[in-house]
Amino acid sequence: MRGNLFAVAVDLVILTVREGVLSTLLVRRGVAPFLGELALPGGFVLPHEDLLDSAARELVEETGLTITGHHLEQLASYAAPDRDPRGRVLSVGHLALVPDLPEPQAGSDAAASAWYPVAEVGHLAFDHDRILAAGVERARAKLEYTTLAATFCPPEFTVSQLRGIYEAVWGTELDPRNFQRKVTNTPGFLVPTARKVSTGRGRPAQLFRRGEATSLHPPMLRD
Amino acid sequence: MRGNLFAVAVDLVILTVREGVLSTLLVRRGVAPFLGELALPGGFVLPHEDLLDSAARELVEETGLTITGHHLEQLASYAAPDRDPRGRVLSVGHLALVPDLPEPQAGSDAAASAWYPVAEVGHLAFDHDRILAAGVERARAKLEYTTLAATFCPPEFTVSQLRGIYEAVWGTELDPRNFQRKVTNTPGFLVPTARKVSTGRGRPAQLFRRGEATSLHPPMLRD
DNA sequence: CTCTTTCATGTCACATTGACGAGAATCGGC
DNA sequence: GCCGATTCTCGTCAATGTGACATGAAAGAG
Repeated sequence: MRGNLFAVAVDLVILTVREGVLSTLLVRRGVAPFLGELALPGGFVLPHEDLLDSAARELVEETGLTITGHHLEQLASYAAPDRDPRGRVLSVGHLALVPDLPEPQAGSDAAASAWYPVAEVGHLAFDHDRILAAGVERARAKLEYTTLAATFCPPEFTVSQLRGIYEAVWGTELDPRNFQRKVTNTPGFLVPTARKVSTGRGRPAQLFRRGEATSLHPPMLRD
Repeated sequence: MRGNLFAVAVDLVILTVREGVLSTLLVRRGVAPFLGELALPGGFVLPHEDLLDSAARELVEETGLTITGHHLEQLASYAAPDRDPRGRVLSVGHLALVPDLPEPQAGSDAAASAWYPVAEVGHLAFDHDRILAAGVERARAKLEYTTLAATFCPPEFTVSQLRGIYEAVWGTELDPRNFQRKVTNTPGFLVPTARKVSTGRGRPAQLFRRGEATSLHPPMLRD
């Protein structure tokens, strides 16, 4: 067919919000190129795998999370001729949005993986900086016109928690009252849980679950 | 490195608006798989090429257009194990937006290429239907919040022509007066040409050039 | 019991939008 | 040369969404 063949890898930008800080899962490389540097979790696509399947498999291996209920989408592909010293490797970046995990993780596949605040991430192996930047920008954009912020939340959550997601991802502050009006007036975004309340320090908040709506019309603007 | 290698191709969704109809450039295949069927223009990535360079080269070969001033972006990658009977081929879809070309083309690379109204396109070779659908959807979305509609237009154009682009891409009708107010009130979208006017059948229209603005705030909604 | 904190609801000015009216400038036909 | 059709351009008005801000409701801390 053609002589110039590529190895194909999937790399994952896995985003979550931990204690109000947008964070991503990174692994410290234990093998040949860029040894010891931080990189996105990822791996080569197996012979009979499709891209999204491969990304889902990597996600499970790194976090133990299955895709059910979570969000995983393709970002973009990177194939600069010199991006990998071993030869021609095309990497398909993916974006995963997950809720704050109970524990980072223990004896999983890549034990060297941990969460890092996105704002503090410096240089990464390969061209993973660019992929991470693309993932963060995509997430920021998608919060504007979709209901995806809820995928960062546990199954039941308050409006404050949801607002915290927006503030962490966007790096801005939002007016609690206007935010509440916006999300509660958007049909299908939030379904109130059976009168349950939770508590922190002030008045208890109503708990919600995700609604069926996926898009936000009109969008939530961040200016 | 790994045994499972891929051939990597770029495929192009080239969109334009011809006589008020959103159209795409397709080629009739003259070789082995899917011989005789319609397909997106594209080809394999050369040994030292990056993806966007490869797509730009294909665009030149198919249309004679250089990228200067036009729009070319990556869409997504497709790598289902059985998408190509010859073996594992990963295709990186790209989207190009071009103005209505003076002539389809003549003795260029793929002489079998021609413009087809998007609405009338049936089944395509490989999984090119999906790529085309993704390209059209991306173009529709981008008209909402960017000034990219102008890339469909010649260097100088009227507000009516621009509105025709929106109507063709979205398949809707827009109020001429509200549309005019919207685009002329958006700073940096349109720069009025030195008082020139054009003509069709009614009152002559002001000619504009593209401004420097790339995003639309607030966006143009299509409902 | 009062203060503080956070949730929840409401008000008001302002900008944008959608629907529409009407004048300005051209052309084709009589 | 006049008339009507056509299209560009500007303007009006009500409805809607947003930003800024006040205020009440429901908890815990001292």
